[in-house]
Amino acid sequence: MKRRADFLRLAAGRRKFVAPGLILQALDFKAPENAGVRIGFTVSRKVGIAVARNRARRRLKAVAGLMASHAAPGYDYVLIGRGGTLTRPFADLREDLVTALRRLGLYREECGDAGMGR
RNA sequence: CCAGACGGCCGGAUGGCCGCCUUUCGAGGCGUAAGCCUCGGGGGGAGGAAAGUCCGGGCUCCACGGAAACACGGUGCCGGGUAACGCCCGGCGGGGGCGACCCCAGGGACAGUGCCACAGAAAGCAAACCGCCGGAUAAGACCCCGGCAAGGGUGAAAGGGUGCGGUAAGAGCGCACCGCGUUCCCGGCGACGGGGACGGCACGGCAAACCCCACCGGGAGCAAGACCAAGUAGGGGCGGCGGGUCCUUCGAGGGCCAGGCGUGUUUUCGCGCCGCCGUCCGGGUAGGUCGCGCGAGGCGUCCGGUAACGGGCGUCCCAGAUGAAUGGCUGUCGGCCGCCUAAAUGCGGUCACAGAACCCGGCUUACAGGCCGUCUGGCUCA
Repeated sequence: MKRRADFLRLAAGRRKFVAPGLILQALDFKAPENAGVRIGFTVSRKVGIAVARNRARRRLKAVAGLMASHAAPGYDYVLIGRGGTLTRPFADLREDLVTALRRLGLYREECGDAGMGR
């Protein structure tokens, strides 16, 4: 997801979960015929200097790439980096994402070839 | 071997699994085409500071009669380098260090105006607080008259400094050296240096106070700027230009024709739309493409130059993202620190500063650890 307008729409949706390593926002983009998911990433300056922000975003992207097939299709997702994104062990970071999906009721067992956007 | 000075360089290495951006080739699919999509192979993919955004340029747009003047800002010893610079190199002057070497300032104070706090008697024209000396007096007297500026004290700075002579005490009063000023000669492209003669001190400091002089500078920046798409209300102001005719309140306000554009296969014909350009205001837009990387380019080598740097030849093509690729996880090795220890081994911890955003040349600032070279002082051995 690359448009600022999309990010603002998700932020207004108020459906989110805060985990130690990340924050997940989700929103049904109301297009059932398009059965993919779209993912966006946000890392603010609170996390640190540019090098730290880049690393946080890349870890989030890696985690999202592993878990995208478990996300309910037809939704937009935004992963927000926090301070813990840098220091949390990778396995824990992945569990954070699973937990966040479950708590938002959007976790699915492997649902095959769900298209994955960015 | 110890201590130190200067210059240059590196800034983890190597595998595994899974990915990203870009480019190129091949195959397949879609498409009239431009091209797009999928799969596979190959190439490339963060820094020495990419940082701060402090200077200098390229490039783009705007303004402009070549230009000059004024204002404002900047620079300021000399010579050289460079596209240019406030940068770099080599020198000059002052200071520090035994030394290698380091640090500092740099046009003008007889063009003018101004300032010099506190302290001190006195802060720019000379003057005399404590004093010193002589006279007078009975007196080596605190008063009076006269001479002096060496000593003391204040200060960032007190009208040359040191020494000798001289004197009642003193004083460039005289002399020597140093400083200063004028002048001449010599060396140097020059900043400047060396030497001689004369003068006898007259000419204090601050220009990061105003100022004067010389030189440089038009403004804004890649969200520059160009194009496409979408969309708003083909809105309004001003200026210039614009074929005929009619109406007219004499205003390009309106009608018709001509003309232009689009369209129906083409002509006839029909339908629809329309003054043109510039500029400003208002309103709308943050989607895409270009700009966008062959360059004051990298590497090697030779030549010229003390050097900065310049030239010749050969060779290479070497990031191009745009909610923004250049990575995620992990194995082995390595560096550093600590612990048991004499050491090895082992165990634990840790691995700097920091992420391109139009591009170059500099400056400044941050930085774990390490490498190389040249030189200085000291100790020891031969």
